[in-house]
Amino acid sequence: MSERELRRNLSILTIGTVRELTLLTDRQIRYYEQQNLITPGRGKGGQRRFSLNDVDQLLAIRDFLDSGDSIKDIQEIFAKQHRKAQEKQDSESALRRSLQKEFAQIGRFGAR
Amino acid sequence: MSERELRRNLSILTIGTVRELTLLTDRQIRYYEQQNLITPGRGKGGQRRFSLNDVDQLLAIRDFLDSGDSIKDIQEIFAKQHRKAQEKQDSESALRRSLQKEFAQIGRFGAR
DNA sequence: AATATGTGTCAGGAAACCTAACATGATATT
DNA sequence: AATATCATGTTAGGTTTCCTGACACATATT
Repeated sequence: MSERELRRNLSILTIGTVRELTLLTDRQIRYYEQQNLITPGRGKGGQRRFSLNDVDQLLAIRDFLDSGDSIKDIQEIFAKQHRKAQEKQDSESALRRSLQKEFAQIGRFGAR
Repeated sequence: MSERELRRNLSILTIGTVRELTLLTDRQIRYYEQQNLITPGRGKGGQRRFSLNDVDQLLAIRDFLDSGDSIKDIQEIFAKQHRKAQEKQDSESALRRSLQKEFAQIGRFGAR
């Protein structure tokens, strides 16, 4: 994962600011967590800590609900997205591996 | 100001996460605010809200103090930085203005 | 009509944050 | 050496935010 993605995944926001950033109520935010649409971290005392990605996710949820999708629909949408991201990552690491082999060959015969 | 700079200036962090991100105590953070080294916003109930820029600033303060600078030194350093940033912005907007004039001339005589 | 869904609301309690004040070790000034 | 300043620790009392769990309710689905 890139530096940038790591930063976007840092759990740094409390539910209060997330509420302000998303215009959702905390009831809604907690409910969506309960439905496994987001999985915020927890601070020492047990308080939720959200990442910027969580905020994006919540905004997406809001849009999906507004346009008539149900929570279950959104769960499937997210599951599909996750599978695609996984496939992409898999194919990229496969590519990396095959490139490594290729370079290893070059190294063996052609180097210096 | 760019979109990116705006985002970096959003007041979204509570003192708790800032404490974790900077490894400072809240006593220190509040003291530096009192010394006008940072000026976090305030939430509805009066609680401090920090931006990512504030965090950067606090990390810088920590480094300066570690290397022997006093708070007053840091105040002057920041004041100098601020002056420079201001000058830069001034000269840039002056440049923009003069370019605009130039294009206006071209427009007057050379266009279509 | 009965059930499921998504959200509102309330209660009681815990955690986080606030300000103000006093304490203290280290360094600077007199 | 005595005193003052600086940066931070600590404590106290009060306010705000967040927590979970429960019940209520309007709307959609069966």
